[in-house]
Amino acid sequence: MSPPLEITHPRRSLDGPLRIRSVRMTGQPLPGFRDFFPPEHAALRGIFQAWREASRCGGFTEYEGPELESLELYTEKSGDEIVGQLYHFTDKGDRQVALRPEMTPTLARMVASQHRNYRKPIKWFSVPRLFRYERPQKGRHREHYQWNCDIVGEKSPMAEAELIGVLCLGLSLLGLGPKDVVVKVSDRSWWDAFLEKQGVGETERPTVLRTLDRLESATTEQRREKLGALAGAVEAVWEGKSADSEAVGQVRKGVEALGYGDWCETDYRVVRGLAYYTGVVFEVHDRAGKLRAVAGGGRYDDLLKRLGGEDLPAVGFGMGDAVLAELLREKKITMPQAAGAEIFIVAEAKEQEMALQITGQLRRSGFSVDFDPGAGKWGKQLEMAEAKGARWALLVGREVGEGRLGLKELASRKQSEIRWKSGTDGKICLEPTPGEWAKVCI
RNA sequence: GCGGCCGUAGUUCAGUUGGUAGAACUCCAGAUUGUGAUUCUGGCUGUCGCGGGUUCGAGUCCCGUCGGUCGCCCCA
Repeated sequence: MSPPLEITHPRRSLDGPLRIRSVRMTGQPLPGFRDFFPPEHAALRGIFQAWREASRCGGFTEYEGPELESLELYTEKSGDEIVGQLYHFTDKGDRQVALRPEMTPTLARMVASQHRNYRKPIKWFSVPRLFRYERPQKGRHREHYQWNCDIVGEKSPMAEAELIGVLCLGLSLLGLGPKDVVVKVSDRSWWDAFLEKQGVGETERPTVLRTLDRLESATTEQRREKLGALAGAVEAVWEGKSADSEAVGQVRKGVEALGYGDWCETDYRVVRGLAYYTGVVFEVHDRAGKLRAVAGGGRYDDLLKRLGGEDLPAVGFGMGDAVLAELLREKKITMPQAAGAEIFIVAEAKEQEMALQITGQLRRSGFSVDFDPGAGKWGKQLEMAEAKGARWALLVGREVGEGRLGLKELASRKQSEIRWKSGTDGKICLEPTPGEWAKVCI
């Protein structure tokens, strides 16, 4: 084995000297990044499929933006909570750039520049890969995929209901139900008004809300300490005694009519950490409450105006693949397996040319076909056919000259004979056709 | 940024009071050259994460570092 290759990368720091970090080629990906081998990738594809199918059923259309954005798209106008964890650097053109940590600013930028070309409400979704430079943990890496659905240009609480409905549909397509997860609905504007009544100044309110977000799991004593005089009133809200957001009521009514009433709860402890939310907010949690939030979203009516100058109301949610996969594993929900070719051609070395002709023909007809390019022994080829997960083995042996081929269903080990002949146009015609093989091999 | 645990073959791991390494599976090649789930035989790979220290001697003890993992911070 050759010694590990060592490469040094210059690392420029804004305030310090040039730092060098050596990278050892160990076969491992960079910290917090994931390799997706075929089994994991198949599972990921299963998740994507559910996301896209739910989006399609909900009337959302797909868009995509750049992975790399200008740093100021994130530093200036969206919540500054994100900034400390940005994956950012200076590019070769001396631009300050960042790998996108979330999709909303990109969406806002795109919508703001082109929204006149689209009739409102705009219902778009995307499955971007997002990045954050932070310490990897359970269900959280430096990179993840996130399903984003947004509705722009609609003030009605039915927009929130729509999104929660699509969210629930997506989860149900993955095999999750109201016994597994709960959608907690809250209202940030209600909190804002509440805090105003309690005498909290306008500038302090965002800070207090962020504190509330953090104190969700704190003890009563810790809450009293942090909140002081507010503690009593806040506790009353959390226990559901003194909160009555009209918007939450309307949203829940809509969600109920869409058929997901039992997925939803009103929970005023949810306020969301990001600063740009302005109205109804919601989070999806596992019922056991053991994992991080599976999804989260809410209304951000001011963000487009701040980012792009267009005053459009908007509401959206994001759902990451990491926590979701964790939950699916916990619920023992099996994901699709990696699939190889469905037909494997087993051929005698002398008949390889014929085998290739059949292979090409079948592939052009839409079948997935594999074979052993090394033309190994008959038995080895059959072994390979099974190892690769093919359903059928098509046997091209010495009888091929007489127009005969063997057909074997690998799992059942049943074998029968099929015929081939050259068509008038030189094409090879199989009889029966592959579509009918299931009938032949019984 | 802080703390707990961990780091041995491709993978999962074992390695006894410190005496320079093993198993299973996988992979590759075979077992009268045309029929594969089992079986048998053989083969491959590790600077025991990296660096330093203690010691006659370190996979084993100590320190550092990198990485993994879990938690805190924070949060999608």
